[in-house]
Amino acid sequence: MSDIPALYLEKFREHLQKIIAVNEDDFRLISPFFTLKTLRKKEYLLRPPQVSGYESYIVKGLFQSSLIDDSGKLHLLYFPHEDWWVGDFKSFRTDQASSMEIVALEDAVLLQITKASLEELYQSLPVFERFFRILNENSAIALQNRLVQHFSKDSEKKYLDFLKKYPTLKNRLTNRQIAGFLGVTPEYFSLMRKRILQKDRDS
Amino acid sequence: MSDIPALYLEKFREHLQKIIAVNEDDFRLISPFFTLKTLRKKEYLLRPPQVSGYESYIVKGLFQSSLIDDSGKLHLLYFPHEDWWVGDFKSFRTDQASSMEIVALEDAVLLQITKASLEELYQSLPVFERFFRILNENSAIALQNRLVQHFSKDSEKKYLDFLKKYPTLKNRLTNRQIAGFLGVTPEYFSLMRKRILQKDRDS
DNA sequence: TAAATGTCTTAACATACCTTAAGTTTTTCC
DNA sequence: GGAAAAACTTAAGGTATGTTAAGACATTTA
Repeated sequence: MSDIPALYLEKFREHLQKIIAVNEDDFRLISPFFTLKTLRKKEYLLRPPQVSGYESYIVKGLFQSSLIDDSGKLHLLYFPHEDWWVGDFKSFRTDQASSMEIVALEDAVLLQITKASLEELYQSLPVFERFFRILNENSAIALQNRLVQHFSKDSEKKYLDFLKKYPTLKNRLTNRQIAGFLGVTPEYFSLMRKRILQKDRDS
Repeated sequence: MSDIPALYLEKFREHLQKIIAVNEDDFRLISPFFTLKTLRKKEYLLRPPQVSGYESYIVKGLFQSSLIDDSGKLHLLYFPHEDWWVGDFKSFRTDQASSMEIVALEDAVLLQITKASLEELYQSLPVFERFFRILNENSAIALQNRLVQHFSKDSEKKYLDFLKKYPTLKNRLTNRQIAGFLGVTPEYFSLMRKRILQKDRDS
């Protein structure tokens, strides 16, 4: 009954199997809970003060997730892309207005599940609790690392780390976006890159 | 068979029940998986490069968790205390050397579970997966908030937020420790507090 | 209770990063 | 293909925070 292309389903299944055991019967049970969603570049997946109604697995595409602080300023958190999940887990869980803005930087394809469906899925397949337990654990670990990296403040080093960690992302993003991720202004980022080039030439 | 005082168990049960439904039979099954641990002020619960063998529920006490970055510098992440869990989930899950240092700032009482016991508990009581899924979700949300707070940089505001969020903690910590949490030097923190006092006097 | 150790304050100077603004280049879109 | 919009660069001046150092105060330990 699902209108999701087989290729996408296959990819999704492989993703699940990296974390939990899913046999064919299980998967036939799982897949109808998900729906296909496509987004064009520059379209918003979520925008305050919407409530995040879905958790979304990214089949294809690149996003930018930013949180808005009390004074209305946007802070770029990450660039979710292929084989990640994207969403605002806080808003999703509490049904409260999100303060997260998620925008597609490239045309994208998602597999989405609603809260009601997810609760139903937890009932029929408890191993899914395990799946999201582990996923959340990974999120927390990643956030912890990001926090520490941000504490050890030396933007130049942070940039080099970024290049090492996401080598392919560099070509999919503008300098302005990378600056936002690092937490510096585009102007300062430009200066920094110049400095790095200079150093490279000297050595 | 458990040597854990009834009062502690009762507290733990209330904690669990805030998140999942646990009846008396369930709880009788759960409690033998946990062991009691006491620590004196200044003792270490975890110290690199140990592997974190336990997840620990804090019945009583106050800790300081810091992560060590690549260059060996310590960054203060949080002050786990009563009714929180403390540990290094990364090391606990991967069995790898921890880069987290957890020290008791006050005499403490913990209920601990090993990885093997926790896996066993997941088998016999799947709702425990749910419990830790939600716990991890909370961690991720808290870390995300902390990250944004750290981005919106204005240490003075961060300090006022800290006081509002953890009003009781102020008296249990030294200024040096609070400075570490905010990510500023003790010297600058001192200056900042002077400035705040001045402002209060003016208004 | 004294000595030792750690914490807090103050101040002078250093630095990483921001702000604004203007000019140039690149990308988007009709 | 050309106009409009967005991104990038450079530079001058400003601010938040770090560093070092020294003295006062507080807490722990012998």
